[in-house]
Amino acid sequence: MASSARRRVLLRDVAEHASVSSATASLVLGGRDVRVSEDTRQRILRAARELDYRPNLMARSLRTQVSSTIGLVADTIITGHYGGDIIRGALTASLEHGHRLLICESEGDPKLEPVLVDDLVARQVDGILFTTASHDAVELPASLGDQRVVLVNCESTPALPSVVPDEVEGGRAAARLLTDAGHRDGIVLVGETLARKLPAQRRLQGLLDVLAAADTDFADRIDCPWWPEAAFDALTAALAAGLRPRALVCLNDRVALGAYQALAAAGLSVPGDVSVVSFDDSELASWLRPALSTIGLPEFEMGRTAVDLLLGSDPPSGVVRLPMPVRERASIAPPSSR
Amino acid sequence: MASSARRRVLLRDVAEHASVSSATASLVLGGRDVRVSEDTRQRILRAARELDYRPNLMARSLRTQVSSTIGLVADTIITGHYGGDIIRGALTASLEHGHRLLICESEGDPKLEPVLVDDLVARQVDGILFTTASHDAVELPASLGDQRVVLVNCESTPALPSVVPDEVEGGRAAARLLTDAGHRDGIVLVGETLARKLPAQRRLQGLLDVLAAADTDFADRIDCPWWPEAAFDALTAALAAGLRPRALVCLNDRVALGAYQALAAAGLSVPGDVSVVSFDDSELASWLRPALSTIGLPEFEMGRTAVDLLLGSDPPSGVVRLPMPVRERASIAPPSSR
DNA sequence: TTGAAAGCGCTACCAT
DNA sequence: ATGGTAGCGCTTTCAA
Repeated sequence: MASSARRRVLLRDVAEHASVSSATASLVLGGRDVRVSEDTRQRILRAARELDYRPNLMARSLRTQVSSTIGLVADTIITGHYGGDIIRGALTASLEHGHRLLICESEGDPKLEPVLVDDLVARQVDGILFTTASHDAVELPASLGDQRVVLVNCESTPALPSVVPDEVEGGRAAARLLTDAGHRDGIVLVGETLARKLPAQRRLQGLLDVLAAADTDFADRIDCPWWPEAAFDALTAALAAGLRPRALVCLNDRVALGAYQALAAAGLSVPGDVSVVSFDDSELASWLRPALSTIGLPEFEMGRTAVDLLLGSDPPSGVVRLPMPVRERASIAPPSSR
Repeated sequence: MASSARRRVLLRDVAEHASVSSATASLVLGGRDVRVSEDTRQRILRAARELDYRPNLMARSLRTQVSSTIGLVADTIITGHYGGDIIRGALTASLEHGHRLLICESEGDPKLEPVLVDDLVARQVDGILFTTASHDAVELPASLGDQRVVLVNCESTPALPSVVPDEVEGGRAAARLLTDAGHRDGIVLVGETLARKLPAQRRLQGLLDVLAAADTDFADRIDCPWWPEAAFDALTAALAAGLRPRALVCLNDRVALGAYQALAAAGLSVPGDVSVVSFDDSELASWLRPALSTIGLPEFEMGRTAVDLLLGSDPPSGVVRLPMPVRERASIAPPSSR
């Protein structure tokens, strides 16, 4: 409606149009409309509507010292499926809080991190979310200073508030899926468990917990990077060397994909000959045949929770461990009676 | 170093510390340091460093009417792998331009779109990127008004500046992969080609171009949604009905996954019995065995190009079609001499 | 119940 | 070469 050449309409214009001061106009348009007569209130509202007034949020922020913006710095989380749902969760929660997300990627460049953080601070964000694609321990840029910050999918020492998956309990759940189906023998772990990899260590701990409680243990462990090809190669070699697993615990879905391929190549069926359980619940898990039973990453909830914490009234603290959802599908069966 | 309880240091403080006016301080700290003596310049720089001065970008923006922020509204692009690289491309380019990205997701809710756009405008973004997960024609919220905007992976009428994949040429490339390998007979298309789906129509057009030029055509077309399970079911049924394809053109990688599974179930090998070519170049493509030859989506470049256009000196116009990269892997072989 | 005026922290104009 | 000062568009005392 409004001619596009016209200059932006200001609060002052609305006030003038309604024959009030801009102070009063600000009051009612800001929703803090105590102490103003119903009549003037309506006049102002109507004027704003007629002129199609849009407040300049920068000006407001400068005055109020609140930007209703939160900064999110990720290492490389938006790539390759991982982490995308963290952002969606954060986006959803931000929207509910009336905030917007300023997103940066450091591309894993440690030089870039403080630069990005500085810039966000300069832009007056109300808080910062710091997140990584894979659950990890991180060094934080000193420039984070006394900003309000919560870590997502990573942890730091000294401990800053953070939200991560409850990997230990996830590990337990995975093992339970197998033991509940009756598995005790020939359970083999696929995927390396490096000491510095938090998810590996914790999933393993949970797995061993439950296995031990069922009076058993892994029959074998196959060490390989968490990728399909590496898992295929390693498992194929192990199979060729005579390994005859009854159940596989894959440390993520990519590994499970490689395992499926190796099993198929060796003429072994899932779950008839070998049961498979995994972690992550990526899209892949539901696409595989048979569909993969897997312990999911609560990414969406992590993003959402982090924002709630960041924007909550009491300053966040401690590490919040979110439950990993159990997705039972078709890759687990009782051990065959061979 | 600085005590965290101290109030933020202002330009005024730096100026005072260096015994100059804030006008002069602004000049040198803003990098527009003509007309100022080297001596004072150094004094100001040192003062800023000592006090750890960080300019308040909101204040600057309010004054200069430039926020160095660009808004990106997506439907649901950050989910499920698709579209993530568009954002990474946009992020990278924004960084180079000294801009930051304000990201929103409308979750496909048409009610939300104008709200988000309005909010971005209110936040004084320098421009808006409008993008969708799947290449499509879109209605734009009227509130986009006279904002500077470029569409990514979608198109509108009347045509706004937009950047999309060159699907027709991509279709040609896919067909060429097959004809170059010697295929003429038993080429079948897998995946539905709805009239309103831009990528389907255009890929098909390119495919038919090249096939016709090679004096052939699809031997059959299998209509199914672009998902693994649907493709598996449809192809399995076709195979059971006696179809004996020599080559498959799958309209995306998910369909190709379903096709691989159906082929394997029917005892057919790739590429020995059947060659397969696909579109998208998702991670999946390189994980499949044999690795899938596929025509990639230039997502990263789309994001990057869109930002360059948006921030370029001359106002963007027209639709830019970016080449789809050809990823030759191991799923295509000459037709077997059966 | 309302309005005048003083800022938020910065940049840009016009003096000197 | 430098400084005083007037805004950017809003909110928030404080006085009327």
